[in-house]
Amino acid sequence: MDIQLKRGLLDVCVLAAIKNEDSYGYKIIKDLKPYLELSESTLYTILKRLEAADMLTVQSMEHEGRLRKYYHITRQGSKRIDDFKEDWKEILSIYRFITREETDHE
Amino acid sequence: MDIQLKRGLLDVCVLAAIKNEDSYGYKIIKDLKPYLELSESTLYTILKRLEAADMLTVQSMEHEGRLRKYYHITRQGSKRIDDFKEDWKEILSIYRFITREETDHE
DNA sequence: TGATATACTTCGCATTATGATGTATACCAT
DNA sequence: ATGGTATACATCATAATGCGAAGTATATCA
Repeated sequence: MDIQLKRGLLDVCVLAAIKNEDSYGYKIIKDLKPYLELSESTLYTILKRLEAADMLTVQSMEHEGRLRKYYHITRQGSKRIDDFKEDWKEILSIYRFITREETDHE
Repeated sequence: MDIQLKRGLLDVCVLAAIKNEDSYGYKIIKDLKPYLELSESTLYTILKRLEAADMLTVQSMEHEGRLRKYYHITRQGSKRIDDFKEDWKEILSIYRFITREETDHE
């Protein structure tokens, strides 16, 4: 998939991967894999950004000797998903424009 | 609309605005306005980029004392649109993931 | 004379995805 | 014991890109 296209989906995908159940980095990558691939450096950057934007809160836990940082979605994080759903209407309109077959100028 | 989301659509929108009929910068901005807003600095940057990538060819013309640069889409430009249509399938799958209502873990 | 529309250009800044690299533990096969 | 793989997170440098700001220039109309 085109990188630029991915950009607009990444943040919302990560939020969506967390919205139903708190999750942590490594698991998010695996959960998203069937839909879109993202590297660890990309994800951890996104998690930091979303946390700084108050869309996620973090809680560090120890699990079998290893650190796990569980992320929880906030109201603002949920709003971000809702905003995307609003944007989706515009995207559909743009998609129709891109795929239209122009025959009306004859 | 979210800027990052826009990024993935801009190039293809510009190509789509040209595909049926050669066009020039100022007109492209107006034609795209109902679907998505883009500034002049953004568009001219895109046109340069698409030209460098051999997706467009240019022909300068004079029209009522002013310069106009008409852009024509190439085969590679058309292919870029086709690639987007392929990506669209993935986008739909991602959209479904984002908007899914999880009730299966009960 | 000045505002508005047309038309293209260049510069600098901020945002962001990603590869490379690093740290650390657990588990399993050789 | 040694090495490979999975788990888990962090940081840095780089490249791509949208866009505001500012500039150049002509045509039209009040």
